[in-house]
Amino acid sequence: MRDLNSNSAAMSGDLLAWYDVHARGMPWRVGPAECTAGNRPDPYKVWLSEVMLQQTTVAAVRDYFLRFTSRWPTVSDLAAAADAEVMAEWAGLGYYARARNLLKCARLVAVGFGGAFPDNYDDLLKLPGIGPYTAAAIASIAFNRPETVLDGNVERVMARLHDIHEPLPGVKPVLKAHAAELTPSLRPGDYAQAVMDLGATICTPRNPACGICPWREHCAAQNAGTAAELPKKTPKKPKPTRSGIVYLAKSADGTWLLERRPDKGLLGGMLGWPGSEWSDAPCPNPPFEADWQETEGEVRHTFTHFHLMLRVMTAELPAGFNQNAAQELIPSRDFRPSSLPTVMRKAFELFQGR
DNA sequence: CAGGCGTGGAT
DNA sequence: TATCCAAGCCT
Repeated sequence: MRDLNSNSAAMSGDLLAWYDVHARGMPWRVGPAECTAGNRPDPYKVWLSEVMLQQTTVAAVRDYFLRFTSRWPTVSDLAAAADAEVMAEWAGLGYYARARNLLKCARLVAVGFGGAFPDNYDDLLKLPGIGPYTAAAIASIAFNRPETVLDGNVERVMARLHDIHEPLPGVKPVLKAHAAELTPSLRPGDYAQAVMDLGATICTPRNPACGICPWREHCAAQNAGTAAELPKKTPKKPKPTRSGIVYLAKSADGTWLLERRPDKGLLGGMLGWPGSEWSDAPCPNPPFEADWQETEGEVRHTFTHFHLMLRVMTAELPAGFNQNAAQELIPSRDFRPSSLPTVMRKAFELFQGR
């Protein structure tokens, strides 16, 4: 194995050559050939895709990205959209704070910066929903600045390249330093995408394809036979199971009762069914007195930090029901289950299929 | 700074 | 079925 420090320029060159051939095509990407020809990607699309991709797979993001850019082609279009429309379009993608911050950020950029995103790491980092990773990704990919992206892919690649056995997240600064050492001043945007593509397609969490890796001759873990067990991570706490109840009510003339959830907390800002708290001790508290019927079966859903068992109660919504400020009465023809977060959509589907 | 915050696919 | 994990951010 060669000395990594004196070899970083050659290594990034090897990776870029690999990327020129193997770059994955994505709707928000400008391929390496066009990029070299001077065509930069649209910062709006880079930003939007990067926010959607936070902790989310490429496969899940693709359709959402196409719908968003079709409906709101520029950051100013998005900034002018109603909150409820954007939340509904985001429904199902998860981590709904991203959508709220997306709108905040779009309005800041549209109103404060005349529709132009900041073109450097420090200013991008100040915007809501943009952290160290996303700021580096936008600065490098959209503006060709030599910033270093450090996502889960890059962490894994660096941990293996240097055979680092200390666990994440503690060892993150070390990995960041190694990643920075390899970042080239030429084509940093392509390099950022290349190193993530490497992690996503070759240097994968399980069964890494070391035999065809452009960095195999430089990889300490490949040399030591430890690649597949890296990176180490501190063990996670087990998820508790909580339970709750949702109340689905439709009036005789076909109007559903839904409720806008507060911005803070789980599923914040999203529409959902009225219901109990989700805790270890469920205490049913229906939105009105009625002969509530329990739907057979239950919804099982897993969030980031707990499992949920959800009972689904139904009743007819009385005529002239007086809703509170958070509640909305939605006629059947306007009701789209796809505009609900997945757990709420599951409750509706259990009721539909009863 | 450790925990809150979604979802679906792979194993 | 249970667990892991995917282009993290915010508090």
